[in-house]
Amino acid sequence: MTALDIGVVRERSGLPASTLRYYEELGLIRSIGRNGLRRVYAGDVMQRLSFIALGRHAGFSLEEIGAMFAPDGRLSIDRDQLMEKADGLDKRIKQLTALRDGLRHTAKCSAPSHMECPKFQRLMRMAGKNPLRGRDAIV
Amino acid sequence: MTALDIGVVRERSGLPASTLRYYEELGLIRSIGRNGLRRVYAGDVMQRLSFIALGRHAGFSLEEIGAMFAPDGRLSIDRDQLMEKADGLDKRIKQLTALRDGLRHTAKCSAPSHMECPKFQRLMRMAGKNPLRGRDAIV
DNA sequence: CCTTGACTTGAAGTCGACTTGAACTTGTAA
DNA sequence: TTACAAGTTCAAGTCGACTTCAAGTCAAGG
Repeated sequence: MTALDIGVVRERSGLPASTLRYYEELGLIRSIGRNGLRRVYAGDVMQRLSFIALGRHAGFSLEEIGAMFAPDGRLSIDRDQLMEKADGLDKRIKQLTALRDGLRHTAKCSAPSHMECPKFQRLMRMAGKNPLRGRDAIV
Repeated sequence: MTALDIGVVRERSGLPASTLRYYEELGLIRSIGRNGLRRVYAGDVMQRLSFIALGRHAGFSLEEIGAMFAPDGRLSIDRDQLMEKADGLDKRIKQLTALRDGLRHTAKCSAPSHMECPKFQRLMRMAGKNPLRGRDAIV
């Protein structure tokens, strides 16, 4: 668990320094000192960044992710929260699967225009019933 | 295909008038006249709105969706584009499935802390390898 | 005839996750 | 020892999809 210069973290994680600073500002990672001006991060930073990436993939906001770290730096995710998220993903997976199959069908469908394909119409009707609002989580 | 007052469209679609005006401004729907001040939309507007909702669910931006309407108002989606999107969805579905299973396992896992669960670690490693950038399409 | 509520306009604001800009500092290589 | 790449700060900007605001208009009901 040796300390890591920000340059090293940038390189290993692929994230720009600006993002690392931003995450630090939000309290998602913490720097343990400086090397001259440069931030030096604690050795667990790579693990934390992976965790953040994972959280983002699962559809959590940075704020939510931040709340999963206990003050001592360990994880404190409640298992119910995970199950809830998993159930949410499950729903979304089903939606996406229907969508994927619908699109595939539509692409091959012999109807002269997509609008005339009954399956496509069904898809549209489904979508119309729950419009996505704003930048709404797509997951 | 009778004309529809914006109030009726708002009601049937569940979208606020502001959204309808916004969509019109972007050229996604067109009003065919006025009733006093009020916009009156062409009869196909509900279908168009459904299509827009479908496109959004599939992860297209409003701009991309706009490009799918030919100038005459008919759809002109190229079937390859649909297949491409379907393939994209497929990938995303696989990711989400792995994620869902991982979360479910983690929730039930007997490891004292999530970080100690090997499956969880594997998930993190996967996520770490392709961080989500910005407001990146989650789909 | 008058009120009212749902529309109208154009401009500005919001939200999340960053990025960019301007001005400055520093460890390291030449 | 001097140049330089890569950091630093703080404030402001960006992007997409809308929403909100202030001020005005109008069709329909009482």
